[in-house]
Amino acid sequence: MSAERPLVLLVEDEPAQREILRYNLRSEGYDVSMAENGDDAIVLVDEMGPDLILLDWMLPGVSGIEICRRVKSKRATAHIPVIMLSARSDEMDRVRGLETGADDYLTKPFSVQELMARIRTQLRRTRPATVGQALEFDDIVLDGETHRVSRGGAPIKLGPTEFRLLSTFMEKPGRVWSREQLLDRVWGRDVYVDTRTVDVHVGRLRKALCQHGGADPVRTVRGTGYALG
Amino acid sequence: MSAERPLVLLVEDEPAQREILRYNLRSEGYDVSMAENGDDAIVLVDEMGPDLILLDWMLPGVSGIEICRRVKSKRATAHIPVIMLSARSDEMDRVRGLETGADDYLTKPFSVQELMARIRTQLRRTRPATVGQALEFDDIVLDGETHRVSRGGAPIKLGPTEFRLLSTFMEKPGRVWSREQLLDRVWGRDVYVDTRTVDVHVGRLRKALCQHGGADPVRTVRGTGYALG
DNA sequence: CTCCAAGGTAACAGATTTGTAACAGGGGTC
DNA sequence: GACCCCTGTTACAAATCTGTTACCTTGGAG
Repeated sequence: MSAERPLVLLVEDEPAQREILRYNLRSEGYDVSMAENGDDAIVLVDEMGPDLILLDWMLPGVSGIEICRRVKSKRATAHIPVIMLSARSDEMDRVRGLETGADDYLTKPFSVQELMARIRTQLRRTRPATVGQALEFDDIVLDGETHRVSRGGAPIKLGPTEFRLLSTFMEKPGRVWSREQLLDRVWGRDVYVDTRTVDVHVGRLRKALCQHGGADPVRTVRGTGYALG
Repeated sequence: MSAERPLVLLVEDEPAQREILRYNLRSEGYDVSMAENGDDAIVLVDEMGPDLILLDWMLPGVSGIEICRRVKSKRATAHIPVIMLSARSDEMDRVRGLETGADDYLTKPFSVQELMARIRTQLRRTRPATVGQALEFDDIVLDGETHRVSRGGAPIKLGPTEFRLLSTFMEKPGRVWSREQLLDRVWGRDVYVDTRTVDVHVGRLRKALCQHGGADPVRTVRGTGYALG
C-alpha cells in the first residue's frame, strides 16, 4: 500500500485521454494503474489499494458516480481521495459530484498543470502513513490509525518495518507471501535489498509477537515464503 | 472565533453580489461579516478571526490574491480556508490561485448551490471539533472557545501553534498524524516549512504539558509521525 | 543416516530518525 | 527605540532501526 511513489488509479474509457494522463502522471512521479470501466475499477481499488483515484464521470457500465459512492461507502477504501473528471459543466452535477463524496472535481477540458496541482493537494491532505481500520487475527490486533499492535491485550512494540510486515500479513491472513512479494510491499518497489533480509525481519517480528509467550503465529513455508496463521 | 455558527468573511466590492451572497450565506446558517476592499478585509481577518474567507479576485486597492497571500503567510491566520471568486476563467489563474494558497477557486458565474457545497467541504476539512465544546483527554482539557488549556486543573500556557497542534491531536486521540498532515492542518496548506519544524513544536508542546510533572501524553511513532496517547 | 540447501538468528557497523538547545528574525507593545 | 514573545532553522547528540554477514539448526531427499 504505497511505500514511496503514490499509486494513482486512473479510470477512463477513452484510450487517448488515458495515455495522456498516464504519461503525465508517470512523469510527475506516480505509479499508475488503469481501468477502462467501472467493474475493473472496483476490483482494482480493492486489489491495489491506490492512494488516489482519478475517475471519469461517464463510463461504460457502472458510472463514475456509482464507483465513487461505493469506494466512499466502504470502510477500507473510504479514505482514498477521489477526483472526478467530467465533460459536463452542468452545475447540478458539480454539486452532486462533491456531495457524493468526491474530494475534488474538474471539468474537461482542464489543464494537466491544474490537475497535478489538485492531485498534490489531495495526496498531501489524505495520505496517512498506514491506512485502514483495525485488523485482527487470533489474539493479535493491529490498528492502522493509531499504529498500535497488541496481543491478548498486551501492547507490542514494533519497528516500522516489522509493523508494515505484520500489516501485510494481516491484510490477508493465511496467504503465503514470497520474499520477493514482501520486499515489494513492505520495502517498496525497486529497492535493492537482499532477500535474506526478509528472514531477519520475520525473525524480529516473531520475537516481538512471542515476547509474552504464546504460539508463533507466523508460518514458514519452506521453499516459498511466509504466511500468517 | 466561531462559537456555534461558522463566521464567513465576505470580501466583495460589488454591492449587488455582496447582498446576494450575504443573504444566501445567512440562510445557510452562517454568520457573515463583510469587507468591500482589501484593507478592510485584512483588518477584519485579524479582528474577527473568521472560519472561512470568500475572496473576490478583483478588488479596489489590495488585490484578492495579495490578501490571500497575506492571510496564508501569517501563522495566526494561515489555517483559515480561503475560497477565491473570480471572473477570470483563465486556467493559469486558477492554478496560480491555488498555488498562492487559496483552498478552492470558483469562476463566475457560479451557482450559489455550488458555492455552498464548496464552503461545506472546506469547513468540514478545517473546522475541528474544538469549536464550542471543550475537548478532553486524560487529565488534559482544551477549550476551543476560550483558548484555554489545563492539565489536572492547572492552567497550561501555550503559543498559538502549540495550541492548534494540541487541538488537532485532541480531535482524534490516538490517531497518528504524519508531519505533512500536521503541517497541513496546523500551519495551513502550501506553507513552505521544514518538516523538522513539526518536531520542534511537538517538543515545545511536550515541555509545556509536562511542566508540572505527569507523563508525556504525546507519542512518537518512529518513521511516521506523532499521536496523542 | 548423511548431506545439503533452506531457514533462524546473534552480532555488528552503519544509517536514519528524533530530541533539543541555541540562534536569528519578525511583529507587536510600550 | 528597547523589549518581549513566538517562529523556523540549524546543528549536534542520542536513540533506534537496518541490512549484512557468519554461523547454527532444521528438514527431507536419497
